[in-house]
Amino acid sequence: MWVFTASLPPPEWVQPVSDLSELITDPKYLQPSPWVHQILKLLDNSGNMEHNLDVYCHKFLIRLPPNFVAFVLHSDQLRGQFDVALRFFYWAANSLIRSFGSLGMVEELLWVWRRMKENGIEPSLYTYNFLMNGLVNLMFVESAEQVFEVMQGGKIGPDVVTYNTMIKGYCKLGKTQKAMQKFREMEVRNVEPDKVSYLTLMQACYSEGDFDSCLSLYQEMVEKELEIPPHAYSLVIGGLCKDGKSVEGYAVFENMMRKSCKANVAIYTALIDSYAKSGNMEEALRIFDRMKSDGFEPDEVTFGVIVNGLCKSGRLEEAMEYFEFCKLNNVAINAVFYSSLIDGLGKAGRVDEAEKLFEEMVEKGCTQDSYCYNVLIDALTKSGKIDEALVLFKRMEDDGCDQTVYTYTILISGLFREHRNEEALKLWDTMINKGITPTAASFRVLSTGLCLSGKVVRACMILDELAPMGVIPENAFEDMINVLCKVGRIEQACKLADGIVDRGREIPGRIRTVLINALRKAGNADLAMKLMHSKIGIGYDRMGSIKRRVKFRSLIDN
DNA sequence: ATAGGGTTAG
Repeated sequence: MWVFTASLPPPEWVQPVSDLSELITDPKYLQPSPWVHQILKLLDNSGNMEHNLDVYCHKFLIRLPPNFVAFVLHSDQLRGQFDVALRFFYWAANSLIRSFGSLGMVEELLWVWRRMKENGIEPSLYTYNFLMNGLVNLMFVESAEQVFEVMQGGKIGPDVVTYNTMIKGYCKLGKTQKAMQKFREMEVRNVEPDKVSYLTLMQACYSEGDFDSCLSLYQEMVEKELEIPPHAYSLVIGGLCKDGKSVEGYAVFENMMRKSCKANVAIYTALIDSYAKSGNMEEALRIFDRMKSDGFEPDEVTFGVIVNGLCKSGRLEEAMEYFEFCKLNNVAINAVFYSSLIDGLGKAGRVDEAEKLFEEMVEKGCTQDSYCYNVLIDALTKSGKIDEALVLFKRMEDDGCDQTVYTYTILISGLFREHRNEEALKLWDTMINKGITPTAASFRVLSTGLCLSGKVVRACMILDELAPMGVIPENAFEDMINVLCKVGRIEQACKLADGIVDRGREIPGRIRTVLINALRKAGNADLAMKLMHSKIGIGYDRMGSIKRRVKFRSLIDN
């Protein structure tokens, strides 16, 4: 008797619930329902109380809110009946641990766990699993790992749910590799993975952009004839679509329909977008129609995809029509519509209209985000209005809109085009000083500008500064050699090639190939031929035994 | 138990 009195739940668990009817009608505790009465009734029926509670709760999928448990323990019905209260607490402990786990209330969770231990309540498989789930939800994955090990060493071994919870934990930490290991360990331990195991892993792979693994997990599910939940299809189709494999995505979609699995708006939208991006706008529109005839209502994302697709394929008038349709039909208009349309107009040279749309956003109370600024700035720089673009750049800052690496890239490119090289360089420095990480694209723009103004060395120096920042632009040298060859600065291209090889930055053979291809592409077939049939770049000079490569420079040394 | 679809630079 004293045991229970001593470990009564802390009073703060009991929110001011003055009478039972309030508890019953509180939406937090389900709809006004007979289950609370029923449970209280079961408490009187002390003979088979636990069993009856189990059956009742299981049958109606009832999860006891902690407040309710506390309430019952403090209730008049149990006053003086400590044995019943204690038995009820034993029985409810699992439920409590589960609730506190998913609510992220670690103190309370451990309180219950300790009371169980103190009172000699043996944890069941469910208790362990709920505890694991609580710990994982609270991101205490290492603690969950320890519980897992205790289980493996004890008489209650981990089951599918335990494994799934552990896998979920690793996935939450981004340790997909470890999650995969745990998953494979299941087979060894003769625990059959279920659809939750697969789905958890697929979700993690999808989020990492590893669509291939996502797909092979799906295929494994098919082979094992597991039931495939709709979300698995979403992930597989979404992944294929993002990979540009619209046809494959569509095939999986048809598979899904054949199995009469219910599709959803997101899947249709992903397919429409994928077809639009692969340049097949007609097919995209066909799926759009099919979606509607299948009884799905396109939303602002679907319309956004359609508008963007039409803009990208130069069908601006149709895009504007859809845009107007959305405005008239209460489809939420957002900045994505505007950025697509402004970009479309800008690329078509209709800058005035683009500017008008940009201003319209203010009227409509739509925030001008960095995408919208960027596309308009791009449109302005490309139509010779770089100073207007710079004004917008300033306005962005005043508006508190993030200037991104895209913004800088667009402007740097524009300034170089106008031969305002110093300003371009200054902008690059500003970007670095603001802590914005450059990308391969941004360096490409910078190095092209510098190479064309004869500052190849400067470009190489800046490239060297990028490595410590963890930025390694792909094909940086290749791009620069290409640019130089294209404008006929063969001598500088060769000097650059020698510099790269001398400093051991690249394998001589690769640079040789790059230079040959660059010369060919630039229409200088003769020099390309000459380089190909010589030992320049890889061979040794006429002294033979002296290990010195023949300089690329000698190519033009006639 | 939960998430899954769209916009910008070279």
